[in-house]
Amino acid sequence: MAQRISQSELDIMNVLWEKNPMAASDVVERLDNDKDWSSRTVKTLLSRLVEKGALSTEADGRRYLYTPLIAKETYASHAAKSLSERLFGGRAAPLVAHLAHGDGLSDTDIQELEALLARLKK
Amino acid sequence: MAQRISQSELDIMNVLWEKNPMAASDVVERLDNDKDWSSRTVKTLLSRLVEKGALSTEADGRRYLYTPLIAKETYASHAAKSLSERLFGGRAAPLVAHLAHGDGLSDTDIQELEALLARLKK
DNA sequence: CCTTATCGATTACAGACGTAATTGATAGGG
DNA sequence: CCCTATCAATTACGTCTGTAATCGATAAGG
Repeated sequence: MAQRISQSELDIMNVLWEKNPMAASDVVERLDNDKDWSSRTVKTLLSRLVEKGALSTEADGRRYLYTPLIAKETYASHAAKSLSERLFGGRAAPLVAHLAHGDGLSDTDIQELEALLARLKK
Repeated sequence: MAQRISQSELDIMNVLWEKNPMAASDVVERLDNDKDWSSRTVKTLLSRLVEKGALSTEADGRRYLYTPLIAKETYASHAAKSLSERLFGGRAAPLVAHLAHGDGLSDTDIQELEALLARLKK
């Protein structure tokens, strides 16, 4: 389960994680600024995500409303862990170090991280 | 440049990041425990990486020696940043939080991170 | 009612990817 | 010198991905 979600598919998931359920046309509209995709393309991506079990559909008249079946948190955990495993044998620190390299970390991030670490130490 | 490196290709890169230059047969041998790939497959992946400009070759008799052209650090930074961008608008803290979730962070990691943060704050 | 805009379903198609086999050259062992 | 093991190069082929177009049903507007 929790199949592989491709790059473009992830863009769709991000829209639906922000707000759901949504109809295909709403997703198209939401992406219109960022992506230069035809509505057909968005429909295709939605269908593939349904096939993969990443989205559920609910009929609403003659259209569908889409809702994520995978939480963003679940996906993020999985992706972050998989990346750190593939690159650093699962250790997280080097990954964060690389985020830091090149403005990856804002002051806010640093503060959030300190808070996070404080919590983890308890 | 710094083309997209696929999952399987990344396994090859990891071997060469550990030690280089190496001949194809050495890479095959190094992977033999972990991966159930035929030597043909490894050769193909090496060729594709050369095509993509991720590896350089150097003739050694009738075989080639392969060396990474992209540093692991560069790749890791890029990958980590891209992930955090795609998921959290570039903020790093949520990513680390997700690594923490589910034993992603060892005590050692936490200490390393604290040291890192201390350095960043200066 | 008939036309049109729209929906989901089906089909398309090139390039990337995973996983290899075949081919032609050649070095090294007998 | 010739056979065999090995190398790089070339070719293969099914699946996934990005990016759509076409088709058939239908709701909504006139």
